[in-house]
Amino acid sequence: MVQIPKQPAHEPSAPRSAPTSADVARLAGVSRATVSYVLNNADAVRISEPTRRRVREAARELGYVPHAAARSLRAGHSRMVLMPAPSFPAGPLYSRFVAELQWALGRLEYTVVQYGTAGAHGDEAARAWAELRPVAVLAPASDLGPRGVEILKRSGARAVLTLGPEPVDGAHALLTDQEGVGRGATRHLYDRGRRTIGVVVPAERGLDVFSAPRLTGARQAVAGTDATVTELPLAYDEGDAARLAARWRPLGLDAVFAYNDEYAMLLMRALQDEGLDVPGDAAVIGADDLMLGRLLRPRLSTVHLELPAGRDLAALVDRAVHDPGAAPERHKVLGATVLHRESS
Amino acid sequence: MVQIPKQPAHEPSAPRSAPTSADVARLAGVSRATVSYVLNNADAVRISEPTRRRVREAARELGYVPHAAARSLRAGHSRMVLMPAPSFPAGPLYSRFVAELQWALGRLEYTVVQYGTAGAHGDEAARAWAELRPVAVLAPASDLGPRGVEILKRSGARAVLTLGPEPVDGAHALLTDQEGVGRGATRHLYDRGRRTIGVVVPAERGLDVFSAPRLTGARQAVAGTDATVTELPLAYDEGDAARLAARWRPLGLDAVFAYNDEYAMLLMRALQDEGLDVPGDAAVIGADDLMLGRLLRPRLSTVHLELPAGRDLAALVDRAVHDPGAAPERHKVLGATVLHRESS
DNA sequence: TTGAAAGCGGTACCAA
DNA sequence: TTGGTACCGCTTTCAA
Repeated sequence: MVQIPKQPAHEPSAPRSAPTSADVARLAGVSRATVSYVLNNADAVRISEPTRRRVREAARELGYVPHAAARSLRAGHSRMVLMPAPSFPAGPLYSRFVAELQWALGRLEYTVVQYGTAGAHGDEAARAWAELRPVAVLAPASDLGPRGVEILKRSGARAVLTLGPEPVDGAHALLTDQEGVGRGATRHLYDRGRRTIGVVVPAERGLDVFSAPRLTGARQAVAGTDATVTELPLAYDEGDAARLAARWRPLGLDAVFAYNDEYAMLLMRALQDEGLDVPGDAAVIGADDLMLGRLLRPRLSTVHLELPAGRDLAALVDRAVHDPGAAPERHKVLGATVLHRESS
Repeated sequence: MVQIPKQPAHEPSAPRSAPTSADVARLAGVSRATVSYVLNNADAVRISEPTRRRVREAARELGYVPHAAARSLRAGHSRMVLMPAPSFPAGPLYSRFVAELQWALGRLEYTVVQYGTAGAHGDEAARAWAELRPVAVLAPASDLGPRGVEILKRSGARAVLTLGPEPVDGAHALLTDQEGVGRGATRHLYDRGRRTIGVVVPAERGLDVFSAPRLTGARQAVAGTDATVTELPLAYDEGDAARLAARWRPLGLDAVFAYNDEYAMLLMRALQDEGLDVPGDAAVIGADDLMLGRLLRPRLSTVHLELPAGRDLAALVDRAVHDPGAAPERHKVLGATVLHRESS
């Protein structure tokens, strides 16, 4: 047992600085090289069992933790997959998706890091991410232009994937067909005989990335028909919903695609409070298939969205990392299925 | 304009390796030191304007991005604040909290990183975090024991803060009084004349961190009275809710604190479908004050929760970082207010 | 079986 | 005003 100089009793936990592999080596009476071999279970070199024991013991004793930056600096690469942390309040769909992906990438020995990009935009954000030298980056297409992709690749990222409705030059694309969501919902309303269709567009910032293409999809669905689509801005609060409901009759609408289930619930309640019958006077459909929509009366029709399984996406990332030269792939990753319940 | 060797046309974006400050220096015809001075706007040294220009131009030309690991290795510290990424599907409350905190810490020049700890537990997780040498760590108290705190501090973390009902030795504590939530909700039911009170405990994994103390608080609220508290396991799906509702009369309960608003909505709907009157046959109260609870009929009573403002918490982190020796502070950070609406 | 030493990319001190 | 250089912590040949 080696003697460790005791810290003063009143300050047990503020050592001058973190122990390094040199400290471990000193304490174990070996060289830093040996320490590295032992702690990394290097199989290229044979280290005697007693030595291994001494090294491990010393490391434990000192509370040694390797320095990731030093390691990856030396290695020339890391296993870090970087994603920007969402700037919008993430729904259950997205947070489940991220959690699953994290787990799956973890199984592949990657470390997922969600980077809190406080407002940095465009190439500036890409540069900030690139400073960490991640081996892969998965970001919303809206946060990353072709130049951003180039910056990341130049600084060593072996795979860049974007998530969004449009592909970005140079990056693998996970295509979330938001237009398809709007199209599906609106076609459903049309098929059920509705002809004057409102489309809710949230007033909240940050949601336009999703709401704009959904509106576009709605327009596509009625193009060339006798039906019309009317854009309905709506803030996520009861007052605004009530105001919109009060305007319902003058607007002359007979149906609404409410962006998602939350806005749909908000609006449906306001319409009902206004004395309107759902779906008689107004058919309502949301999106996201939240559990809560099933609990309303009438039950809320919705568009069920399916994000890819974490395992599959993790495998895709892994392949992309192993073959950085490959041509960018495009994958549709947003399965959209209309669920007709009672509100439409 | 300097000539750059062209990449082969079919491989435009896979340079052998990332440009370093040495590359920039070479291209600009200066030393690495000068590059560093210029790009960091070092005010201790005067660099001529033409030189600055040449350096900047070269950096732009090469798409140079500094290497964060190398920098922080040399500096001996980073500005990284690490938080574990939530393993449970985060609610709007928590994701708003994180987003706000990220923004506020960003203003203070910190970089927030959510680390995807795939399943690693206890000290193992702490060690993984410590490898990144974050300057501060903010983690759920449930993920971090006293030994974990010690590991982090030993490896250079200047501030460790935990979020949870109980403080952890050596770390600053942000005390989320979940017991108070259960106590408040249950006392409210008691005050409204209810005596046989059910408390929903989600069957889902990962939620017990919150649900256990809420149940405890409920028990505290009725201790020494003639009222009883009954634990009601409930999975988040309609079938299980229906089964529970069917057992309602035999259970002989007259009220329920349903863990949170989502479980409350689920259960309330099931109770109503069972022909029970809310609040007549069963008073229901949730927690979290989701917008959607206000839309139900009857309107859902709830416990409004208030997390601290991101700015305040960021300031606390900053203070803790600047004074690592200070005694651990304890702050109550979960304001809980009962909102009586119509369901109770 | 182990150790000495080079070097990853940047920074900052000291000279020139 | 600029350049040379030591060094941060770790890995990995190459020698011993």
